[in-house]
Amino acid sequence: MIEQLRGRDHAQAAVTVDLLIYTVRDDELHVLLIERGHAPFEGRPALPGGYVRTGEHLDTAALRELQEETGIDGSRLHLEQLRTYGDPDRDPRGRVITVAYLALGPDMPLAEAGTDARTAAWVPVRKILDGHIDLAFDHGVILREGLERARFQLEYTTVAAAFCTEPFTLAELRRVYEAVWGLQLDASNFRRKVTGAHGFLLPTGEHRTQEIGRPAALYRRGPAQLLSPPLLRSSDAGDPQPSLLALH
Amino acid sequence: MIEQLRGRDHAQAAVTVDLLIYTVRDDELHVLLIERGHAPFEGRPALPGGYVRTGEHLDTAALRELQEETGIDGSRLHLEQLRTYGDPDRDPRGRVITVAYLALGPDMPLAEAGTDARTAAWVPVRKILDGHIDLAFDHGVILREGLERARFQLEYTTVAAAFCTEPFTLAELRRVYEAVWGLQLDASNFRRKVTGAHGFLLPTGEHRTQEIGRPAALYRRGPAQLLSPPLLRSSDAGDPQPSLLALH
DNA sequence: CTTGTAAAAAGTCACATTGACCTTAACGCG
DNA sequence: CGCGTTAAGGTCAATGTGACTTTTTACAAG
Repeated sequence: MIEQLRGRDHAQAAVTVDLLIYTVRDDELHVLLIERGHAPFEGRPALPGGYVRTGEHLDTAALRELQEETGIDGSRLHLEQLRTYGDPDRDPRGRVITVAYLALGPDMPLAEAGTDARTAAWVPVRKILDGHIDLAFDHGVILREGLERARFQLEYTTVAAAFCTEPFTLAELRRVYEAVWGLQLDASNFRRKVTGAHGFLLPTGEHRTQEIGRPAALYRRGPAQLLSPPLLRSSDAGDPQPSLLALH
Repeated sequence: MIEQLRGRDHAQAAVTVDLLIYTVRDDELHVLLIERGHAPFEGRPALPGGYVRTGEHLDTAALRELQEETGIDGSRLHLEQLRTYGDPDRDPRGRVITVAYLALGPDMPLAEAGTDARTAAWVPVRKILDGHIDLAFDHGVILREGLERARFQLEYTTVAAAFCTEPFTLAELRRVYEAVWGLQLDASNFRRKVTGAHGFLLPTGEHRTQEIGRPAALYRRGPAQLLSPPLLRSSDAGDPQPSLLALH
């Protein structure tokens, strides 16, 4: 069988999955990074990930690595395939093709050091974009492309709610948009749009009282996956012409 | 090196690229299919594609297979990665991971039978969706997911112009939208939107006279890749809630 | 009990965009 | 020239949007 496959000049490659896990902490977008325990790039920060096993589905491998490397239960996350990176020189050990996954989830505590999980930590995305942190392999590229994707998804889909722990308030949801897009939104107009989008939010009828101020109504995720009408960033601040990779 | 990679239970997989090539012919969306020349699925229609070579970039492999299997020069096409399919059972020969590419291009004649190209033919997408044609492997799934993607892209990006041969008229561009979306558009409102979208179209100043009627102005593709504002399908006819895979 | 403060929620309004429809323009043809 | 045909431009009511203001509802201090 293998003989049949490698008759010509067919690349046999190791296949890995890498996980780009975004969350919002303290009103700022964070990404989960691990510190590599061995060569290549030993000691360098990197995205969690690992080899796909024989007979294992790609999605299954992503969920398994998520559990093994970070201790996070993937069932609470929004998980989707981002893109596959196959540059023949991307891994010094040989031909390694990686399928990158984008995961969006609420802020969650990480397993303490000393457990099975390696040293995993939430890192502000801004620090990486500023160039203060240099990721292993081509993970910096993956991070940027995933960020573009996430920003687009917030406009046209309901994934923003995946960043929130249910039940959540409109203010919490709005802070997700503000953190991912990196801009301020008008609370009143935001409310009008998201509550008007069919199937986005389900009111629970309950309220949550904070320290001060009027109690906020609580919501759960609705059945819709696409936002209609979309919640467009006004006049697309930031990059005037973001990369197409985000939409694909 | 290889030893290092397969120390544990690491899948070593063959890597292929598959090409989903869409075009608009006679106001109808078509896809390019080949007939498989050997097992498995011998004689069955399939997407063109083939093995990635040692040391070859994925994108390069896609362009090479395009040339080898269909005789088409990829420089005229819009080419982007769609998704990677890695079900361990998707190929009876063993573990084969395929990176699917979505290509959009103008209608072009195919190389005649007898040349290097295998029997490649444009097939109306409708025939496949209706179940009259059954594709090899999981290519039917790839085709559907790519169609969803293309439909979305037309709303938010300028790729529709990739279906047209420059220079083109607004009527030609509108028929692209109508063919891909499968609905009729108001010519007047369509004109207002696409000509108003910044950087979408560049007027050449020239006109083309058809058999009858007023001559139509000719355009070329503008520099923009994203449509702002987007050209939304009104009330999203068809699927009330299309798959998220299209956007990713 | 009243008042202040903070946040949520609701309202206002000028303006832009949209969909549906109508009118005018520019050809070739008989 | 008038007609058929297609392109291009215009009209208008309805809807959506951004910027802004006002009202509601909690807690706490006096």
